[in-house]
Amino acid sequence: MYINLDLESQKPIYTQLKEQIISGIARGDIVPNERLPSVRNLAGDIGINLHTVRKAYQQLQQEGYILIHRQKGVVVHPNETITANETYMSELEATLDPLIAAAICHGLDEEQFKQLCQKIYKGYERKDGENV
Amino acid sequence: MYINLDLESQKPIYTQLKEQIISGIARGDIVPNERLPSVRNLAGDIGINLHTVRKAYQQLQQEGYILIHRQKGVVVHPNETITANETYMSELEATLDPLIAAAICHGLDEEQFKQLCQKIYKGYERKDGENV
Amino acid sequence: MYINLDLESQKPIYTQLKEQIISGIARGDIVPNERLPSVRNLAGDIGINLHTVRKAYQQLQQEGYILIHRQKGVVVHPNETITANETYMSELEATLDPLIAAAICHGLDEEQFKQLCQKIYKGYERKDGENV
Amino acid sequence: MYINLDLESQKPIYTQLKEQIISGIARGDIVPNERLPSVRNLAGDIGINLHTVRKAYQQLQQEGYILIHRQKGVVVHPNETITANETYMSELEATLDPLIAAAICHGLDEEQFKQLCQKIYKGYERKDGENV
DNA sequence: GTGGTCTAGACCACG
DNA sequence: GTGGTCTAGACCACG
Repeated sequence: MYINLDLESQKPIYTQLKEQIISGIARGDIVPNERLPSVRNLAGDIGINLHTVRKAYQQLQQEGYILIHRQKGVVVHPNETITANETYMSELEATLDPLIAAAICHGLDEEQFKQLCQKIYKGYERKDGENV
Repeated sequence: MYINLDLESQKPIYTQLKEQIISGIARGDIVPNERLPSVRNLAGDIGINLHTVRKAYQQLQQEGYILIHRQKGVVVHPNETITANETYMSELEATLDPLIAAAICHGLDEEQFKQLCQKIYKGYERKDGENV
Repeated sequence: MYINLDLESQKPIYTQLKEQIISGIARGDIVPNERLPSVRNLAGDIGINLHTVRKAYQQLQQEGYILIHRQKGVVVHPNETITANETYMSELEATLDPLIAAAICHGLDEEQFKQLCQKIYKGYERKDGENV
Repeated sequence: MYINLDLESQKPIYTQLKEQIISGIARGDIVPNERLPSVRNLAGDIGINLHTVRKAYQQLQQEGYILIHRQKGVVVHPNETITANETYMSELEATLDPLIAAAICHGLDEEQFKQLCQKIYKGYERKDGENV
């Protein structure tokens, strides 16, 4: 699991960090109950501020991706998947909507958009033969 | 064309404004060459500062959605669609990728995700029978 | 002599108009003592405001390109060339300087820059065999 | 690196600021990865509003001269030169064209114009013996 | 401390 | 009237 940050991106570092951890989970690179480095270690390894890592971890916990134990440290949530409740679904829809509006203005029809989604899903197929 | 802003959202106002105008174009509510209200009028109507409107307009112009005509004022770009060049496509992919990673962690498979896209695309179908 | 305006350009219309007339003179399309259309006619022909044409003409006169007679109307200045006095030369240098600084930052060396100048000069060669 | 603004010029302050920073980069006074002052500091030092500095910085960023690093702040772009793509070249040509047309009307031939360019290029030669 | 967003209000160039 | 520039000052997110 390599973390790759763009310190010149508009996207905040803690967001990049969150996204890469979520990617790692989606891809199966890191699995339920697997331990993640401590805030201090991760910050040291990738050369960023403690606050930044802490913020990423806290949000990941709130969103159900990880657990933070006082003793066991930081681990990937034991559940295979997070429940996609209504809140999540409507947030996803609200995020996707403006993307699709822009895509339409760029002449992308539904099929083309779905093909792009398919391409991205393919990139997340489990290499370890493990299916969700 | 109604503009609906959430002043308490962490999403910047100018971004919300941009997204709603792009939605309007995608939906066909506002059409190529149609004139948009002046910065002052729009700012007055929706009760925000004119500089916020200016920022939205300027970014829309840079991204090719509108143009500022010396005689007609602010108008929707005359081209039916903006060319989806490589830059746009890779940006879209980069934006979609973390959304899909999160969706996978929430147990949404490719079909379910595509259905959501389909639903959103449906919402953008032209009511006026005009096809792109 | 065709006037070609871009009403969506950032460049003011009167500036575009001035530049095209100067181009016409440089290229020999319009010659010393030749009459130009009246403010009213030109504005009508190209569909722009009277003020705009008037401003362009007035500046062209101040800079020595044309003469505006009450009776004879607007004519290209009878002198074959305008004297390149020190004021003009230092203004030209001041205009060229930031262009060259940017060119250097883009990796264009002196030779490449001069070649571009040469290309543009070629475009202004007199087709009528008339040399200055 | 001294900034020298003419507050009475019709050239916008942010443009003057941009040009002087680009000059500084071209001349080698400020080098790749070097840090520029923060918007607040620079605004304070040269006695203008911080928003004016921000505008200059933002445009410099969009044009590839600088980048805004989340840890280091505002820095000169690490690449020695910006790629001179087709867009840049045709913009440069479009800017140079009317200058050359006017020069022709002032009796400046190609050689004289090139000599002026040469003089300006000489002014940008690296004093530090560093070659690009 | 740093840049980003937003407001408020002035003045100017353009058409 | 329209957009563009500039100032002034507040507040916030990020690190």
